[in-house]
Amino acid sequence: KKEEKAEAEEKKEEKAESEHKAEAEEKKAAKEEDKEGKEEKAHAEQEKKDVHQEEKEEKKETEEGEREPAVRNENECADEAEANPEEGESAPVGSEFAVEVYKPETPPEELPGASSEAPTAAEPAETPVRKRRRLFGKAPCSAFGLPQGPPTSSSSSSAPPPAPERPLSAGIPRIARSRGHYDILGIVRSADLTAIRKAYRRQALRTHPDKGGDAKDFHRVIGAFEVLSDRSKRAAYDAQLDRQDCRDGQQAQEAVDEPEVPEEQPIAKDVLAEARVVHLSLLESDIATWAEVLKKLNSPVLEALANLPQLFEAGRKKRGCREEHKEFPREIQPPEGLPSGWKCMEYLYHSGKCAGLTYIRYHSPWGKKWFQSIPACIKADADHRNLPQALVNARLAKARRRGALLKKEEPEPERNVKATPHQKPLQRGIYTQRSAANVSKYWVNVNWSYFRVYTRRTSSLAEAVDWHIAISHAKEMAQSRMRVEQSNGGVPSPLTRKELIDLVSSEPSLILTFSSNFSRGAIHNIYTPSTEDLQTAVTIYQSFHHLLDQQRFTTCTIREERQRACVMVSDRTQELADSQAVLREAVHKELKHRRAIGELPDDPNCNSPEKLRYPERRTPQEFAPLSGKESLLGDKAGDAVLLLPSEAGEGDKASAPASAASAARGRGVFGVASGTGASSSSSRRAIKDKRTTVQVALDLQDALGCDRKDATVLAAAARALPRGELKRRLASLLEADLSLPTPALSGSVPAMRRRLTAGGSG
DNA sequence: CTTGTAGTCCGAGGGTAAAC
DNA sequence: GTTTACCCTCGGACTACAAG
Repeated sequence: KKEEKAEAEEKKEEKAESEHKAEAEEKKAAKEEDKEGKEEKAHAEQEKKDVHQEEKEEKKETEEGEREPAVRNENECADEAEANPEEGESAPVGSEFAVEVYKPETPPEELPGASSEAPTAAEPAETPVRKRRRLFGKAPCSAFGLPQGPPTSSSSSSAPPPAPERPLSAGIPRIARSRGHYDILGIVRSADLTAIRKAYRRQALRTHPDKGGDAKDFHRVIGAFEVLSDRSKRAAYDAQLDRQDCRDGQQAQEAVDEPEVPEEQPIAKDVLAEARVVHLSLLESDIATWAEVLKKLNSPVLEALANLPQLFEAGRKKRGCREEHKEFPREIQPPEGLPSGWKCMEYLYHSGKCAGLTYIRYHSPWGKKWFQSIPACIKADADHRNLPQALVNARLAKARRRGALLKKEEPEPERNVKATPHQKPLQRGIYTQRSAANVSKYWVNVNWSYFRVYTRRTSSLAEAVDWHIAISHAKEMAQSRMRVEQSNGGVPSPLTRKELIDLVSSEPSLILTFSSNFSRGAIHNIYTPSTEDLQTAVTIYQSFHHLLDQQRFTTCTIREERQRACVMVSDRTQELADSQAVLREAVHKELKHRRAIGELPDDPNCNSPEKLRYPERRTPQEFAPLSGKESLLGDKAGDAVLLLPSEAGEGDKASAPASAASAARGRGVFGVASGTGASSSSSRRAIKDKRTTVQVALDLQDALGCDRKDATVLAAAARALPRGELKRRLASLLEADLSLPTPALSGSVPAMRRRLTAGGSG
């Protein structure tokens, strides 16, 4: 709406401009502002009204829920059940949540039967602690969301869905509240797992709020999938349906009528899957065997393996703008708000520490001068054309809306404001985070047996749904295995390597982070550091289990255990980073060899990452050709402290391994720093200092070709010098005979001189 | 005891505009 | 033409706590 409004404004502005009638413009602008103000006011009022309405409804619902046993008698309930067994949108507000229930843990024996009486009448009064959940739609009612009352022909799937209470923007009909899981997914009772997954994918994409659906419907779809995709839960649910002679799942519906949501299968998904599996396997195996394994790989897989770093880097910000292969200065698309006729030029820094980066200048049509900011351009443009102040103000306001000025004057109200249930719907399985620019990012979080698995963020909902399907499957597999293993004693692994490989094979774009969250006795929220390495996560999980099972744990012992875990994560991250670098070298070597013997075309991007990923995930410029300096594991492996010399690339410079940094950060009850009494900020500083020193050392090492230890010493000494002094000494080194502190360094002086005089990285 | 999830904190990256 | 300070967004890792 805002965009439309902005466009409309722009059109009006242009019109006004072409007329060159200052007075008329002034009036119009004033009118526009007035109108805009009115619209905003009306909009705000509408929102307020909506919120009030929802609050009212929920309050009413809650009150009714609380006083139900007292107020409603059995006849009323029976009447209601008979009159409106479907309980769709037209159902009374008070009954709205009474049927949207998901309670798979309840054993079937305890479920209420297929009585025509609404079970709410027998429910105990809701306690205050239960109120919150109830607002979200969990009510103490029959399990599995079965329809209340006897199934009638009207409750069958053949009946058209009830008319929505409020028309949805996308015109998507809402799912009837009381339909069973099969009907919600639109599948028949005999549907196999593949059909269930397909249906879940379709319905999830259809009902997600971001696709114009309703949050509650989406929630129901997730609930239905969770039950039907789990064999034991599904069996219990089917038994329940049989006992109640329910028609849920007797007819497939809607799916036939609706166009299938196109599968967003990446072209080379299988190739990527194989590459991920090989990657996982190689890292676990002996380095000496890598060359042999790589030789046996198909070329596409090998190339995918070489491109994996970009998958790991996905979503992570990189210092971009390096456009070495393009011509500068060049004209680029002018940003919104720049007056018409102005040019937006991009220039390249040729020297200095920003060399290679670009900057923007705006050029006026009369070609006198460039400007750096859009407001400056607007003002200059207005001066030049003698435009009325009102128009200038309108344009400035528009510029402010898109730029930082907005934040200075009108701080974003949405940030750091507690989201109430009214503002934010309950999330489940797939989580959404909307940025200030209204861009949604999705991620998946699944827990079982204290174990927690979560994904990176993705901008593709379809991808998130696929991830959710895959992780849910892995969860089910793991849980069944754990049940068997538990009976044998010991602490079973929450996820095995094989299960992880299966998971990654099915969804190769998955990058998972593992952590655990325990609670024992009076001590709650014992959390472990998170890691991307499964083996580390499992080891930590088991060590915590072991400690907690001893029953002799104290806050202190838990803290110590966590500290050990943090160190373990940090060490393992380093170890992996080293292995990754070696692997990357080996892969590149093999690729080079194949290109040399003509097995592969010379184009290094013939299997570009775009083909390996969801189309909308990333912009093409994010896929820069793989340079020799990129880290394979993203920032978790990218800490300069942890890098091999060849990894001291641009992208790695500032990124500490998140887990190690977090481990060092260690806030909270069981955090490392708070536990040991060490200041987390000082430890952070220490890490940062060390990193900077080592980074400088690596740069020096790269420039001089000297030993790392010497370079580190030199870097630390150099950093201690004032800037002016450093410059002076460097100049004198260049001019005079160089006498450097160690033989290793002095041996490399010619190289250093060459590089420095050539304006290189030295 | 187990799971779900809202909220906080932090650092990296990037845009903007003033200063050099 | 280049550097720098400042500010904001975003992703990620917790952290706390409520519900089941």
